[in-house]
Amino acid sequence: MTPQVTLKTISKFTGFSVTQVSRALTGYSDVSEETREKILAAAKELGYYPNSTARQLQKQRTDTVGLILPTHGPRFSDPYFSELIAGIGDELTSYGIDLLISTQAPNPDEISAYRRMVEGKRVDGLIVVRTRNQDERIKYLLGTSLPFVAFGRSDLGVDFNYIDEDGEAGINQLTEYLINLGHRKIGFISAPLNLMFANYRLQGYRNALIKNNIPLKQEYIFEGDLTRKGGGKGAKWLLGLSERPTAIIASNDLMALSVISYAQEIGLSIGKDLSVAGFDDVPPSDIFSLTTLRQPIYNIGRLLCSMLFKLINKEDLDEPQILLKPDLIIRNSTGKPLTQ
Amino acid sequence: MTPQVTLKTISKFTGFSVTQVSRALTGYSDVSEETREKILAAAKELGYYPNSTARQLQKQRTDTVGLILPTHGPRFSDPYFSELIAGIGDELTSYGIDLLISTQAPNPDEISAYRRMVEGKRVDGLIVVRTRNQDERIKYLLGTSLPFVAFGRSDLGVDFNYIDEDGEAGINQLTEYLINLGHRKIGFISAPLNLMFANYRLQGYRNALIKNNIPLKQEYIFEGDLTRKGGGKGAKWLLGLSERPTAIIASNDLMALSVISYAQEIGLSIGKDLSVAGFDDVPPSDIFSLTTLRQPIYNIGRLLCSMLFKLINKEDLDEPQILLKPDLIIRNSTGKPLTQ
DNA sequence: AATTATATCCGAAACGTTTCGGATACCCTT
DNA sequence: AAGGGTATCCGAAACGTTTCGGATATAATT
Repeated sequence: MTPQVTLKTISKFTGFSVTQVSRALTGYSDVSEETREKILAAAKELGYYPNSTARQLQKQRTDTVGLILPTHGPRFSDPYFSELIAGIGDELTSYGIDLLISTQAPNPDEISAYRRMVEGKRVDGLIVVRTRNQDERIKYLLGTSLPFVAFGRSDLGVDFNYIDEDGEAGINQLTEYLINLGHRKIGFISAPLNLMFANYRLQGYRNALIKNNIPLKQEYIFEGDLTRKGGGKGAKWLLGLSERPTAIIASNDLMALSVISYAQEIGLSIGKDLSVAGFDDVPPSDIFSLTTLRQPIYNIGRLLCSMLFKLINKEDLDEPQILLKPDLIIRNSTGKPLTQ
Repeated sequence: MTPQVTLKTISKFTGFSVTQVSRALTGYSDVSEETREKILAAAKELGYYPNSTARQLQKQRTDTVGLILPTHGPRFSDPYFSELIAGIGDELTSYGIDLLISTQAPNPDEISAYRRMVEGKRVDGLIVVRTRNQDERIKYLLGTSLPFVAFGRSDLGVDFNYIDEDGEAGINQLTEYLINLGHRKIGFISAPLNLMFANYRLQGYRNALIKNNIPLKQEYIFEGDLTRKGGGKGAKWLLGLSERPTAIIASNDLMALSVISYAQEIGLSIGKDLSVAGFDDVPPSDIFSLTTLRQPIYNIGRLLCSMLFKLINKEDLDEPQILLKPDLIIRNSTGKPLTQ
């Protein structure tokens, strides 16, 4: 390690006190133009860089925001997170704030990962993603005074700051669209129901059926796991029923793509024999011509950060809770059912 | 903010000195069983959590590793990075180390993002991804004493620690496979040639052709940008040539998928009229039955961290440079060319 | 009984920064 | 010439932790 150049180094070099050096470098008032220049020159010559740890300790502020990614083993390749991180990162960069990421499976240890960040004072704020029913993380954070924002709502009966997409309205619209095409037998592959968004989406499906007087069939609802494999299982189940659905809605694109894959395997023509729709509009979905609901994940990332930044600076939010309506993108994977 | 519980708080509470409290909590020898228990109990009761900033300052170690993602605006949804981050995160978590992420477009400001992390002493080590020709970041890091590992080689004529996939061997094998199927007119959609891996992959393509006495045609090589759009442009170019290729290799799956999409649009049957292959084997590629080269990105992430962790602890690496051979996954997007 | 070893403790300095509360010197009033 | 204002500076404390070098008391040794 090259010995670190500190304020003291510059102080000795220029003859001014550490105080004066600090002030000159941070642009404080109490320093004459002449000495400021001398000090700036010395700093440049010596290659001074402020030690951020020391600064953090003194200012009691880390200029860092935390994000704990809920991963489940090796396969966590939801393109979703790439885009979210890009959005978050870009926005934070514009504020000069860094992002501290930790991965953690949603198990009993999870909260201690949060505690480490929060109570160890590693971050000024936190972003919570993929909210769950009775979300422990949010309960915990509400008990601390650390600013946080969530991507997703929860059912705690307490107010907190979040952004969410209106999955219920989205799926509702999608389901109605399918019904209007003439579908009556519509299967639904859900996300794990402990995730909040899974419930909203399922609710949107239910409401649309009820409103159109189509009886709900429990066997038409399959709880998947958002992965490719889960989608495959759901497809197998639904397409193996004696009263096979003419349309399948999946809670995310990844699963929808699996449905397409499996359906093709067993010789069904997509958009004719079977309509398939998803949720997310991840990059490859357009190639499949998948009908889906688009949510602007990159922008949600940015928005989350701008909210959090305000909270950290104790500013008021004009919109403490934001609900975004996803866009229905109609492509060729859905069509009228064959007359039977 | 609830007032922070510090060592001093516990010190006052128990009557022992701050020194003793610190030692008791970090499991030092110089403290009797009795007082250790008292102190531990007090710490628990008061809800003590060590302030990591203060600890970092004292220990001159941050237990943090940095990663600067080269993003280019909103569309950066390479699933590639999700998986890499998951691998990195999971491995680091097992060491109790955090990941500090910053996004930064590859522009002249890029180096200052690195300087901030390095010279501000924010991290103990750094991971460099997507290495480039004459990579400025690596040049810079070599001049500092900070441990780092790279995902990818560079052409600096200097040794540094990296992991890379052997793109040359991979593409070589793929090209030979196409040649053996009978293809003679093979187009290549490259990645931007300032990226190191783009050159290796291109070289693999060239070598295979030369070895098999197939003349290189400059017009068969198109420099894409790894995005969906770039792939589409490449497809348009190659399939618009008077001597249209019978096979197209793309430098990544995203572009390959675009080729498939465009080819289908103009009525070509994939795997028959046109063979298409990619690189990466990202999640949706199997659905397209895309022939591709698979690299274990998640594991590369883990491996990078285990190397870096050793470097940080000043251990020797048994393998300072690792070259992984990608697996050729043959699917239905490639086949014999039609007899002409 | 004097000496040495051991166990347990603590004060103070250090990490590098910011900032509060003065101090000094100078100039301008009156 | 005495007073007050202003510009410029600095010492010292603080942020919360770790750790070096001793201090004290007790036990073991001769």
